[in-house]
Amino acid sequence: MVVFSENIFSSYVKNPNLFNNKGALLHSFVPEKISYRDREIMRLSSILAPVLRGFQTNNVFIYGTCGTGKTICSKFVLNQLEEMGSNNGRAIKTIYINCKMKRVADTEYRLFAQLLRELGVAVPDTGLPTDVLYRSFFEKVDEKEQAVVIMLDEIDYLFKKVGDTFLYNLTRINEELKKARLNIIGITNDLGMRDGLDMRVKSSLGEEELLFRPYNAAELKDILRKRAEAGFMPGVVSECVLSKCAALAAQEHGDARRALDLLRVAGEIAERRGDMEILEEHVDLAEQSIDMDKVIETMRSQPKHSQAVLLSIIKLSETMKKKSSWVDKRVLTGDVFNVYTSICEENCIKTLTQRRLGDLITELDMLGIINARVISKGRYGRTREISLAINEAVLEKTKKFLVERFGY
DNA sequence: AGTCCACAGGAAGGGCAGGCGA
DNA sequence: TCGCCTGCCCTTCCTGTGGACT
Repeated sequence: MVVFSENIFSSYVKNPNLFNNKGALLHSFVPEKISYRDREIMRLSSILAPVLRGFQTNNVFIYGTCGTGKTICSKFVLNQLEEMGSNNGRAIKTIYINCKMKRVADTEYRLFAQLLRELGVAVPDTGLPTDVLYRSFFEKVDEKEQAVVIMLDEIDYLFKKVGDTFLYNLTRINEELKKARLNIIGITNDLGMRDGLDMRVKSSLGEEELLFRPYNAAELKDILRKRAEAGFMPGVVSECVLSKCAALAAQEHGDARRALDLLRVAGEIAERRGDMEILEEHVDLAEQSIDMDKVIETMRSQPKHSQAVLLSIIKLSETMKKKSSWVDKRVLTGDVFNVYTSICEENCIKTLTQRRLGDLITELDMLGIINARVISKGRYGRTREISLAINEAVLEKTKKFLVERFGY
């Protein structure tokens, strides 16, 4: 039996506390002032302002790469709108839904169920016809004079999965409402999504468009400095640490989320080590740790078949690396299916069909864990060429998790 | 130019879990 | 409780595809 000489939490209590307000370093935190996005905020607020006078406003489509402030600016504007509405006696309800949340809003049924839950209506996970949810949502929204603003984040994910009927239905609800008004803000990283929309949806939802450009390194550094002042104790973060986080995030198309994650995780690592301030080496360690956690957490939540497919791809990639240079080293769907089948057999798991495996490969591709590209090998058929989209360190940890899971 | 391969991916339907109303 | 309905996950069946080969 292990005997502890002192309380197991004593080192945690003894270590210096570097954080002042950790919440200020999270993505979900909405600061009082958002830098370098004045133009976008003014534009969005001017589009939504007529809501305060009880008028219908245009729907908005917001584009921009990851971490360019789309979500935070939209939330900021909606908070202000709601606040002004309550000061002026206008009923304004804002709803934020992330369409990428698996089993929350990744089908039309789940989206309407989630919208109803946000309005305080209990909805079962399954069993009801979608048009019943659709009708309940319509009735709930229209039961009083109010403006409902729905913000659909990562809308491209739902669009790719189920098409644009949910958008069509939402815009149709809007046309039929008598007392209430409904506004939709669609947020997406996919600049090409608009082209795939039905003409009616396009004209209705894309009435207004806003593009968020990426932050540059100097802007990222300034944003980080402000968050660090709120989030850390004085003297914990140096200028060179801020520069390093900003530079690393700027390399990833000006992703402010990435910069914030780097700084927060570096702080956690420094605190755990008992250091008094954050050093550049903490940022390096944070960089590895973030990628690792993201991929492993994602895979942990995936069904076992998806996990087995990824393990097959990892095993095949390793085998291909060892092959001599003149041999075809590409990982193809058929090979993945063969390895996947043997993993399933060894683990007494019923194998899925190759058709279904194709869908799982598509899902892993959408999650950014692999890259899958349809290629033609001429006389030798059409297939998908698959490669891993994660770095060596993350790959090792992910492999370890999957090998422990399947013992393969 | 026509054939062929190895899938991609759409459509339809089955099984299952869960809700609803009689 | 039971029959019927639904969404979801999966299989089966099918057509389409694009470039190497003949």
